[in-house]
Amino acid sequence: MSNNTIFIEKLRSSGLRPTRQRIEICKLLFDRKDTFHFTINDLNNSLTRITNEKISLATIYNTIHAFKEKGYLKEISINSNKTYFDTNISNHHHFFDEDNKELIDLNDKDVGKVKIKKILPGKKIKSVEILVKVANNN
Amino acid sequence: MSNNTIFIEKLRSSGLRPTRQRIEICKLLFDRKDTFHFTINDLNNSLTRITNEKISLATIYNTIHAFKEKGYLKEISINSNKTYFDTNISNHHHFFDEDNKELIDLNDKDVGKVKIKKILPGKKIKSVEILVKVANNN
DNA sequence: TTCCTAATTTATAATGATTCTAAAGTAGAG
DNA sequence: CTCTACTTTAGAATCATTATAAATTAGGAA
Repeated sequence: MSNNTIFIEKLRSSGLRPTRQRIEICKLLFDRKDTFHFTINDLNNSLTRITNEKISLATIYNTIHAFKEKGYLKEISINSNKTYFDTNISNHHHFFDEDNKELIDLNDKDVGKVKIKKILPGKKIKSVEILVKVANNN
Repeated sequence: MSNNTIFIEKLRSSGLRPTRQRIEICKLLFDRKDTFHFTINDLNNSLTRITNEKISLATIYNTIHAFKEKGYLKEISINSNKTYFDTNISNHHHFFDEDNKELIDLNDKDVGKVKIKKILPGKKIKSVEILVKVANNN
């Protein structure tokens, strides 16, 4: 379990105790080649499918919020009743497929450089997110 | 009330019966010089403040959804527990001020032209929305 | 190791926006 | 004026998320 060690370190270094639950969630989120998008519900389902021991929904919410706080996850701006998260924390944008409610990455070279020319006095830009909604042709 | 006549026509021509409630909402939303952003809660508050006769929350939801369906309103993509609407239906983008949870328009000339270079086979682009999150400097 | 304390997990309740329901009211064509 | 389909409405239901408060656990100190 050398991977666990990495996650334990990651958690410790962010001031989070490496609990069984958090390590389990780390493995599910970060121990893979490609990044992906998920909702809390998705994550809960995956967790119950993969691990034998149940992790409480409240813990999942707590952990995901902590990870977001620490910058290990990004929350995607979409108006849905559910919140979408992304394990890809690099600067990028999204397609949102309205037919199957799925997010698809749009990396920087897929989108021309965006230049915001307006400024709001006293306000600092925290993020620039582009959401391209798509649906079937018909 | 020549304005009412305009709204009655607008409603009729979209297959919506011009009820007292819908006209009241039309006046509040569209009888003004500048467009604006609102949540259902905002609208409900304004309505109770302005009109004497109470309009049910369910009616407000129904009406706003109908107006959105007809293209008289836009729903803004933001991940908040509340849904934000915009009476400005032209193509434009937004700042979202995280301090006071307020939307501010970014018109086309405030944002360099966005070019989406990636295509998804069989999918058509429905909208391109840019959300620039801002907050106080500190 | 054993204790101790603060951090964490957990089940469950609470919240809050939105949607549903089904009964009462209304617009408007004939 | 009547009739019917469309609307409104209050209140219940839903569903994601957050709060609560008791039980558990991590990990440093003794």
